Amino acid sequence: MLKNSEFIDKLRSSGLRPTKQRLKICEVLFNRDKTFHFTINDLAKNISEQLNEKISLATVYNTVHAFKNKGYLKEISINSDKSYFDTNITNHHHFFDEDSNELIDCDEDVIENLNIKKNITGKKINSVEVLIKVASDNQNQN
Amino acid sequence: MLKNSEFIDKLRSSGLRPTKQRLKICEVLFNRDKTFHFTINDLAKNISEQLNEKISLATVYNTVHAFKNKGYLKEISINSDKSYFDTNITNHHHFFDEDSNELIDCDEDVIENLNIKKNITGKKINSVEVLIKVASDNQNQN
DNA sequence: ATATAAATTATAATTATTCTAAACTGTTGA
DNA sequence: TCAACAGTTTAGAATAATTATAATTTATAT
Repeated sequence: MLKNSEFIDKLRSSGLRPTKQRLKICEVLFNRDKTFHFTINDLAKNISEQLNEKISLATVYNTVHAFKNKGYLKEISINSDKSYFDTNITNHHHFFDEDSNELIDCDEDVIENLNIKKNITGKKINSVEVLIKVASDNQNQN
Repeated sequence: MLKNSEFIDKLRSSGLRPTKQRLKICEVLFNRDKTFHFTINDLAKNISEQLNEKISLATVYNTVHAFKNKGYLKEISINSDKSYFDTNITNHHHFFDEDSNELIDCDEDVIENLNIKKNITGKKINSVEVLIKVASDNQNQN
């Protein structure tokens, strides 16, 4: 459980003003035991459940993007109509449950020896993401 | 270079009527030497360049989804405002060039021994996709 | 040929996201 | 302390991809 002053320091140190909206969003995102996988909509709902004044949707978008750019959030590649974010910024991979549209972290021992042996000339690798799509065993796939 | 009659057979055999729109789309998608990575917009533009009568955008969407459901196309996971599709339906992975928003197939020898050792209980694995995001070496990442 | 189901179409509707411009707030330094 | 300025928030409009609708057209089986 992080203190408010810790969030203030963190934001200031990365050049973001610690506004009350951002502090609230920090609290919702980072005061958790487990990784939080969310869409903007999940986050907005989560905030409004915990708060009587509302935070504008535009601010939620702005803040999530600011946090992503500062490296406090990761965006996860899923071909979907929405973007997914992850509070776990360590190098790790995901299952995506197509039944529930839910992301699940892969434990380290799920993927063995992932090793990229070549790269495109003149480019640097920014990220390597593995996405394992799963669905209920008895589901009709048509 | 596949013949029209081959596309007709293929469509019929999967329960899709071989309409002239679908045949034209088959031609654009599958009469190629190399894998085609595309967005709906890419495809629509490609069609309209080759055709004097137009195919409705709704039909392009319908057809791409039908082909995907029949397994003639793969959808690639990228967090982007658009969906990307691939005519290469074999098991393979991708680079995504963030400078140009372009997908590039990974050769088989790029990723070594990708091995999924565990799965979510009660689910079956539908796909495993690796996406390697790259960008120009000297690019500012903020 | 004709009936029927499937497909196409233009257009409207929906949804996620970004933009805009005005109001507000945090911070700096006189 | 407080004025000024840049950074932030905000509601709502704008944009863009995609899906839905409902009428028309087409493929095919009889």
